[in-house]
Amino acid sequence: MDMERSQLGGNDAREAGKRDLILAAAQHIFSKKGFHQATVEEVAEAAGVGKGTVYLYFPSKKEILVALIEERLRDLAQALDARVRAVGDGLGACAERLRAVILLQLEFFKRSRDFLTVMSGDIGELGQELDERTREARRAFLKVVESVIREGIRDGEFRGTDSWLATYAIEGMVMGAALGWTMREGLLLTDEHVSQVVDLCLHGIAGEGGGPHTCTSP
Amino acid sequence: MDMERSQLGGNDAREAGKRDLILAAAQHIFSKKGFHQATVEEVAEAAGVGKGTVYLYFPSKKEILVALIEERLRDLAQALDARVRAVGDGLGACAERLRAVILLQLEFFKRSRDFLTVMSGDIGELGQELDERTREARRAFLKVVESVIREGIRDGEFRGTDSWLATYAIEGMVMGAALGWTMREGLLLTDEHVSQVVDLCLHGIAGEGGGPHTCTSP
Amino acid sequence: MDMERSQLGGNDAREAGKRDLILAAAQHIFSKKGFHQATVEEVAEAAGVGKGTVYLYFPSKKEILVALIEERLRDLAQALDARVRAVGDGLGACAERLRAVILLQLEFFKRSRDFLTVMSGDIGELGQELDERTREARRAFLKVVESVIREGIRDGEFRGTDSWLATYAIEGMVMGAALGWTMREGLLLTDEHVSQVVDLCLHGIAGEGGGPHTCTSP
Amino acid sequence: MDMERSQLGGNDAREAGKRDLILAAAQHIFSKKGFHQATVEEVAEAAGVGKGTVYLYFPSKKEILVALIEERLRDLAQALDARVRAVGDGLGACAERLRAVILLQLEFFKRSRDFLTVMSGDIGELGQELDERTREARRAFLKVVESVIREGIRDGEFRGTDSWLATYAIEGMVMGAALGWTMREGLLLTDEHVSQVVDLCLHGIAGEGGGPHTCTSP
DNA sequence: AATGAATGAGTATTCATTCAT
DNA sequence: GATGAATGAATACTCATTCAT
Repeated sequence: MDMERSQLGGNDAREAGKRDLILAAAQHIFSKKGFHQATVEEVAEAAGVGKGTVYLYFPSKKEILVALIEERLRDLAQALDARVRAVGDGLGACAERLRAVILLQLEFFKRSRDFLTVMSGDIGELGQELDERTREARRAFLKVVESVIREGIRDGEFRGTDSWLATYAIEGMVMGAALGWTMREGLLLTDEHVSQVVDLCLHGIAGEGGGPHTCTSP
Repeated sequence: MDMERSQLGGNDAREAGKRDLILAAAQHIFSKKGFHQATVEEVAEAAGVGKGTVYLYFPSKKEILVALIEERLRDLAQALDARVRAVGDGLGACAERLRAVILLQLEFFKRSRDFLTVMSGDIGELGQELDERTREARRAFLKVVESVIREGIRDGEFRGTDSWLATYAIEGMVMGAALGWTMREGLLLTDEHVSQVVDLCLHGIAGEGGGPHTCTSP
Repeated sequence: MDMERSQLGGNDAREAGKRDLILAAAQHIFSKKGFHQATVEEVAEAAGVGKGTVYLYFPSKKEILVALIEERLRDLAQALDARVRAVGDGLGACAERLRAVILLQLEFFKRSRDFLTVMSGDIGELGQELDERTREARRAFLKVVESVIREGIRDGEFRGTDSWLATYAIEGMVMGAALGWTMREGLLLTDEHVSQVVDLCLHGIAGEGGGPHTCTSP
Repeated sequence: MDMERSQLGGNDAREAGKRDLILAAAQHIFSKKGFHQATVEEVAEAAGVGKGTVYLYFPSKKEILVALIEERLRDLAQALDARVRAVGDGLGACAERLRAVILLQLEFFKRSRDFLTVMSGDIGELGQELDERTREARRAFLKVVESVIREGIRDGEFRGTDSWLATYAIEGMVMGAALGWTMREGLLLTDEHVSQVVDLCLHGIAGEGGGPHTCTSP
């Protein structure tokens, strides 16, 4: 028993990140069938491990989802943070940073459509307590975006809105665009579409001089 | 609203729309505990009816959710459509219509925060086929928004983007703002916040003369 | 309400034996779907009455089955008894009586295949107490057959076996032939087959002079 | 029989045929309470396993019954076939074979009264499709009996009747005798009774020279 | 009497979790 | 560590029965 795998040699996918294998499998399965429809056995099978092994790495099915969200969002937040810091401090830096934030997210969701699906669909199914933990993870992630916006407002580059409200709105826009487009086209946005989202975010839908309320300068 | 039945003046909740009672109860329970955590018995109890009665009106638990989403979205779409049509055809009509669309939705979600929660959380838990039906309902709803945007683009009032992409983005923005704010503050947006969302939508986050790409007029 | 029926005039199927209508409907439905698969509502519908009406005539679903079996078997026993008595007392009278018993039963089951099915399939599904009552009905019915056999033995016409054992065996033979043939052919026995069953019953399968134990008379 | 597992000498009931344990428990419970009154939990408890374990071996409660009938009838048919083949080919061989068939069946039902009860009562409660599968099993079983009768007819040992009709009749007689006697006495037939059934089957109820239609030889 | 809307007891089935190997 | 056979808690759904009309 255990022949099939051990013949592959020692340090294959076994020691090196069985936990990650399980997370990746869970992300895939959860996105396809939804958290509750997915069974631990399916996840285990997709990860190439036994059902019991899952419980060596995660105390419960819910914790798989929580860990999945926490880790992915943490990674994304770090990547975002790094990208934001890479932008200089000159004129228009804030817009540039926001552009980077949007771009990176769309790229991330493009690569990881499954995670987008999990995020948008399965969080609500966690109980109150566990949801609290993902909420915290999401808050940490949003903090990166919010700080970009807050600084933009402070520097006068961005409109003087409530920074958290703007953060929610912009994040919603990004997720909505990614999700809607995914649902519709089956594949994620092209560069052209990414640019349009960035533009929408920065300048709104109203044409440059068009809207009755915009740029009514002499 | 609720004309058909309430005019009967039924002695209690019996004659007057048991089906609606169940839907309302389901909306509440689903939003509190999530679709899967909620039991049919809880829903029945919250509706003040017996468990079996639920099955007189809905063939399955899933169908309650589907009906809930379909009906609420249909109502919202109709209200949106009416409001949009109420706006005249003059200059800036499209922006005005979009403003109405956003405003009405935020008001709707303000009144019906539970439905917002259900929408954002539970849909993913439906199986493929049933999800298809809510997808159709959502598409029908989005069509109203999209037509406003498409006409705005045609009339030159709105930027020449992909109208569906813009629709997804703007809807995401509205939902994101409503959801984020709800999560954060426990209560929905003030009029001031609503205005900010409308502005964000129409003109973006970049300040009027601020962004490097905006209003570079003399 | 109640228009559809009352327009037919007063003494249609309503007063005259709604109870019998229900029994007949139950017999049909029970035979098609089995006692447990059949719902009271189906029976009511097939009887052309409301569900509640069934409970005006029978205290429970089980009692419908019990009544069905009791009444049908009582009728059959009476018919059997009458036919048996109609046979004279001369030589071979007992064989003649047995022939009549078998013949009548096969004719009865031919007319009422549904009842045969109910008898053979649904009795086992009654609980202990109710089954007791049908057992009594069946015993009363078998008593008629047994008395024919007992008298035949007493008169020397029949072999000196245990009369009840013979009764069970012969009844089993009759039911087996009827049931087997029904299952196989979809229709009940022809006159030729009836004769064969009677012969089998009276003289066995062994040929007249054939079997090693039979008619070894000089 | 039962070689595959019993050679393992498992410490307890675990290794050695949990599936068989469940089948045996089901046979007992089904016969006592009827298929529908019996709960899966009762069966599991009687088998000494957990409720979920039952579903590791059978996909549904109905399949337990189907498997039970199929396997028992298959075993019985095989035993019958072996016994029949053990009879030589001389004069009266067919009668001898039929005697063996009847004898073996009565012995089988004597040992396994529960199965007799299940057979006679619960089959009708299966739905159409599943019943079809037991019907096939029963047909296979009856085929053994029918071939004995058909050969007897061909060899002139048996009366020239329809062989299937005779099969149904004789099987009905055997089952009727077994069932009737069981119901009445609580225990199955004595050797004396078995002989009587065999005689009844071979030579009928009419006395050797007695019946008006029999052996009217000079 | 006749009805059928309302009810809730009863159960087959699933699946997260455990633990002996 | 790794496994998967065994488990039983949890629940959607059915349907016999009741009762207000």
